[in-house]
Order: sequence, then C-alpha cells, then structure tokens
Amino acid sequence: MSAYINELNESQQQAVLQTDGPVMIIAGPGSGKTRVLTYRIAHMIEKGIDPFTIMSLTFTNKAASEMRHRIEKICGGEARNIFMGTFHSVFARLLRVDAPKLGYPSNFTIYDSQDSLSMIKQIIKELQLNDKTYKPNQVFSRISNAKNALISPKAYKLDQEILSEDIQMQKPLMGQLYETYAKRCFQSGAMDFDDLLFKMYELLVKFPEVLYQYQHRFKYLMIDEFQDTNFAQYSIVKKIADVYQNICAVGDDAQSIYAFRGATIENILNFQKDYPDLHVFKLEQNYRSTKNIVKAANHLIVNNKNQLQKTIWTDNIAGEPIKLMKANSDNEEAKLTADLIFEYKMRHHFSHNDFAILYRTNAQSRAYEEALRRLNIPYTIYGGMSFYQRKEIKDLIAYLRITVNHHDEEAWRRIINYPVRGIGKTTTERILVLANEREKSIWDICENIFSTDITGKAAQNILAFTMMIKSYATMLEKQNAFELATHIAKSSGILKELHEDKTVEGVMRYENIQELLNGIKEFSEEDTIEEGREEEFSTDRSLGAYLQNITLLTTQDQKVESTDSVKMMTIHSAKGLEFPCVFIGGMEENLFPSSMSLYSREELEEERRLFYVAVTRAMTYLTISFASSRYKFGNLNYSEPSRFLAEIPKEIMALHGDVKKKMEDTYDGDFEAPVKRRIVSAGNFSGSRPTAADPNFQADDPSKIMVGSEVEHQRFGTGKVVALDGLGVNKMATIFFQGEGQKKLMLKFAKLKVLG
DNA sequence: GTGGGATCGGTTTTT
DNA sequence: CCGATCCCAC
Repeated sequence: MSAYINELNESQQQAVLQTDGPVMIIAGPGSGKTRVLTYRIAHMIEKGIDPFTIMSLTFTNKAASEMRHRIEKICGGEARNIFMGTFHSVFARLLRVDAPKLGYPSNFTIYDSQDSLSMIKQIIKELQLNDKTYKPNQVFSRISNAKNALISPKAYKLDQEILSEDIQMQKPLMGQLYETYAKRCFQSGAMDFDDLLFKMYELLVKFPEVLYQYQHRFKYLMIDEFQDTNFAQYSIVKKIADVYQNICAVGDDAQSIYAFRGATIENILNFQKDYPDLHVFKLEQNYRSTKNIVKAANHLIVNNKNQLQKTIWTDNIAGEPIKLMKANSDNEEAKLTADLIFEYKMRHHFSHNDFAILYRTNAQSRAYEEALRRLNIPYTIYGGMSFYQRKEIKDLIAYLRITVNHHDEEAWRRIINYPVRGIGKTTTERILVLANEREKSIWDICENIFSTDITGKAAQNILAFTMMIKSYATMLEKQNAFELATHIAKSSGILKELHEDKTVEGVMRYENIQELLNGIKEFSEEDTIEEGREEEFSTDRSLGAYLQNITLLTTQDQKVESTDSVKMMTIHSAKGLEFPCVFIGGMEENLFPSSMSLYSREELEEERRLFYVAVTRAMTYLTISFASSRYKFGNLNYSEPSRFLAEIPKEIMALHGDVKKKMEDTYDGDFEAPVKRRIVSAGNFSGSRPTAADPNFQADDPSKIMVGSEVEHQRFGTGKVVALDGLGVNKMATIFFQGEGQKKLMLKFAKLKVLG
C-alpha cells in the first residue's frame, strides 16, 4: 500500500481501496472528501488503470484542476489524461464533437440564462401573450424543470397531468411556448444550460454507437457532490456506467442545496436501488471545525425529517462559543463585521484570506463592501453580476458569437442596431416574422434580404451588416482569437462609441472592454493549464473554445488576482470551501429562511441545510449576525431573528461583548430602539427641474443637491442632505437626509443630473 | 428612427 | 434600487 494511503483513517482507506464496482461515499462536511477522491484516483492510476478511461465530475472547474494537480504530484503527468470538469463543461466538450449528429453545428453557441430569458420574452411577445400571466421567469423555470426531468416538448404537450397543472396555473399554452423556444434555440444553433444535459442524453439514446463508444471509453466514473445532481445528470452517468458499473458517487444529503435546480435526494436513494451490490462508506469524522461548530451543525440538522442517519463528530478542540451579533440595520451589521475582522486580524494574526462573509442573497454584499472599504480591508466578491454579464461585455461577445455561429439569434438581436446603423424596430421585427414563417434562421433571411419585401436603405444596411460579419468570419482561420476580437471591437464601432462617452461609467465600460480583450489575449496565447480553467480547452485556442469556456465558468472559477483579501459570497457559492473565520450575516426570518421558501416543509428543510452548509464552512471562529431592521422594498418584515438561531444550543453561543460596547458608542446609548426607516415615493428630476412625481419633496434647485444641501419634505419637514448614494446608470440616487428633531436618517429617492 | 424622460415592476440560490 | 419598457418630441 502506498505511503499516502496510510495517512487516512479506516473508512477513508476503505473508500480509496474499493476502486471497482458501484460505490457510494457519504461524506460529512470537513471529512477529507477531496483527499479521498484524489487518493482514490491516484491509487487507481498506480494500480495500472489508464487515466484516459476515468471520468470525474466535480462541482467547479477549479476543483477539477486542483484535484488534477494533486494527482499529478503523486502520479506524474499521466493525470493530464483524466477527463475532468463540471457536468456542463464535460458534456459541452463531448457535444462539440457529436452535436452535428443532432443537427447542431459543432460550434454551437451556449445561451446563458440572460439569453434564454430574452428569447422567451421575445416569443411571448410574438405569440401576443400577456406577460403578466406568462411571466418570462416562470416560463423559463418551467421549461428548465421539464428539461431536467428529460421531458421533451412533444412529451410535454402530450402529458395530460402537466397540461392540467398548466391550466390550473392559467398557463395553458406552456407546451407551445416550450416547443417554440426549443425550436428557436435549435434554429439559432444554440443550446442553453439545460440543453447541455438534455441533448447529451438524447445523443446517448438516439445513437447507440455513441453510447457504446462512451461506455467503453469511460470505464470509471466519479461524481462529486452527488446530492446536487438532477435527474438528467444522473440518467446520463448511469447510462455511461451501465457496462462496467464502476461508478462512485460522493456526496452528503445534508448538504443538498440545489433542489430549486432540479437536484433531488431521491438520486441517492435511487442509487442504492439501481445498484443493489453497492459498497457504502460513511465518512463521519470532521477534521475541519471545532467541537462547538460541529455541535451547532448537528443540532440544526436533526430538525430535518428528510435525511439519512449519520453523526458528525470531531477530535478537535472545543473552541470558542459561536458569537451572535445583533445590529440595528444592515449597514450597522456590516460595520460591526468589518470591525471584528480588523480586530481578529490584529489579535490572532490572521491574513485576510482567512475570512469569509457568507450571506443568503447577492444583494447583501453591498453593505459589507462599503464597511470594508472604509476600514481599508481588501475584499473579493464571488458571484453576483459577473464580469461577463455586463452590458458592454455581452455586446462585444455577441459580435464574437455571431462571427463564430452566424445563426445565433440572441446575439443578432443584441447588436443588429448597436452601434446605431439605421436598422430599426420595424425592420428587425419583419425579419423575425419572416424567419418564423419560412422556418429559417435569422441569418438565412438576412443573407437573402433581397428576396424579401424589405427594400431600400434598410435592406442595404442589413446587407452591410451581414457582409461585415462574413468578413470577420473569414479571419477566423488566419488570425488568433485576440487579434480577431480586437479587430472586431474597433471596426464594429463599439470601442469608438465607448471611448466618446466621457462619464465615469463610460470610462469604466471602456476599461472593461480592454480587460476582456486582455483576457482573450491571455487565453489565446497560453499553452499551459491555468488555474480554474478546463484543461480540455488547453489545446483548443480558438475563439469558439474561448466563448464556450467563459459561459461555463462557475462562480468559484472566477479569476482572482492573488491578493490577500476577505472573501464574500452567497452560501451556495461557498460549497466545498472552508475558512478559519466565518461570518454569516442577515439571519432574519424571511431573509434566511427566505420568504420564498416557506411554502412547504421541503423548502424549509433545504434552507436549513443551507444554513448547515454555512456553519460547517467555519474552522475556528464563527460569528452569526442579524439586524433588527433591514432596508427592503415591499412590506415584508425583516426584523425577527431567524428561527434557525433558536436551534443552536444556548450554551455554545455568546453575545459578543465588545460589539455591545461599540453599538452603544455609535448610538449614544439608544441603540435598543430600531432605526426608523421610511421609504418615500420617488422624486423625479428632469434636467434641472423637478417633476410633479413627489409633491412632498421640495428643493429650490434639485440639480444642485449635494451633501449639506437644505431640502424640504412636506411630511418630514426641512432637513439637510447627509449623504448621497447610488447614482447608477440611470442616475437615480438615494438621498439620506436628517431633519430637525429627527435623530434618524431618512431615505429618499430622487433622479438627479450628475454634476461635473 | 432616435433619444430622453417617465413609469412600472420585481427581488433566492446557479450552471 | 435598477432595468425594461412605454411614450413623446424631434
């Protein structure tokens, strides 16, 4: 037995040594799962199994490449041949070869959710349906669920049960929408995220020879985070593993947090049914966290009825109690957190990397950002609006996409008149109608624009556009991705347009484009595997490969400069990670558990598992906070502490004493009273003149409003502007003002002209 | 067809 | 808030 295996405990060793046959590893948080997986593959390779025959599905691409490096250290360069990545990226790679069998081009576009949603909106409009009853988001998730359950449009329309469901939800035409959406994606040569699974399955079912080939190539399969796989994913791996049955599922039902995406614990139960001679190993010893943290986690999770039996235990020290912080507002919560980070850092000599702030929703990051910035603490936010979703980036990418795949309808709609080239709504809509009528792609219509009733200048403009794209396409072979992208950015006029915009945002957008180009440059020149990137594309440096790569990046794959920084992310994005010092914020009822998840026991239990995941990210220090009043639209109450807090035993919790004192300092002793916050209706300003939208708000010259200005509100009287916040793209701003006799700040929205 | 102001609506989590 | 969309004047 190799030396490294001796480092493992008994159950870990057993899991590593059982390389053949169906295996399930139930691995609690911090139980050394990654190690077991790594050693297991290393052991297989040392045993003589060809790495080329191993497929390993991980949750992030980064996890895959890290694991690859670790195996490489043990076994050498052979590890390169392991087929590794996320479900989506692995299938995308396979489909790049086989998509033509299904009628797709091999350089098919991958639609991200924005593209999908936009397509659905377009279809709803075309079918002249009311988007109040057919809410695009709901339609999208319904379609997504169908695909994840491997229900085709045809099957969907034939299913009486589904139909009656849809009728009950007053959406009898869902089937038609699904069908149209699928058709339009197909005509655009595009697959959405769900298609990568759905089409993969279809491929295996429709083409037995392809299935045969994969079954005999991938003799060993490993699936990490098995609890978060959905029906489609499971069905695919099961098919591939059908001949050799060397399939190893690793997961933890207590950490299943993706039911909303179709993941189901059923998969774990089905796995046991599908493979009766299954070897099950349980990893229950936690090497990550203190006794108190483990205890808290165990006490939480027992409240879930729906779970497999297991007890996590640890030999680690008891550690400090779990700190509970109460703040008056979200901003206060963030400030206290930042203060505490500063303090911990001083006292325990942590580096910034040792801290993580976890929250339920992306929107919560804002307050933390401000607070950390004020203390000059460097931070990195994972997730939220990613770089690649920014408007200017998507615009340029749309050009690249349509160059690689001319039929991409979403890309076309996005850029057909950007920058402005005299092709208006009337023309675009006519082309869309024609494409539908003739069952052709939009590109086909544009190419033959003179065989339509579109004439004159509009037709000329369309022609010029198609010529331009064609000219880009001819460069695909001669120039590398970077040269081509740069050329496109310049000659399409995007760069010029942004360059002329001298506002702060305009300059930023320009810089973003430059950054994107730099990224493409790096990609097209690199010949070694980069951290967080799929090795599969390391040989393919084409523009098409680049596009596919970036759409399938996970939040954890996000490239971070190697700076020492506090990490901020949603709990979902924190899966698989650990930090010495963890802060969980926003523990208020309706926020966590989310008000959207209080309809059924299952949903509530998923929220509890989510909290469980958050708690078990912590190694040494865990601080949980909630605010007694949180800024929020609508009428939800965000002031009650989360019910989950009551499930942690009192004896291992403590109110942070220093924090209490700080709270007193900040509020002159009256910190007990919740901050009164009112949201006043918007006051709009057109140029320098106020409109009548908020008659309560008066200012002599609103365009001059700045910090310190005197302003008047009919109900709240006169006051001084204390701070301005926001000033986003459409120049909406929040005014905080403080009036006489009012101790608390008020919120006010106003549209302002940005000065100077 | 364009650009801007005004208005409305929506908010969980992610590949 | 922030984005999408409607509406209107040029």
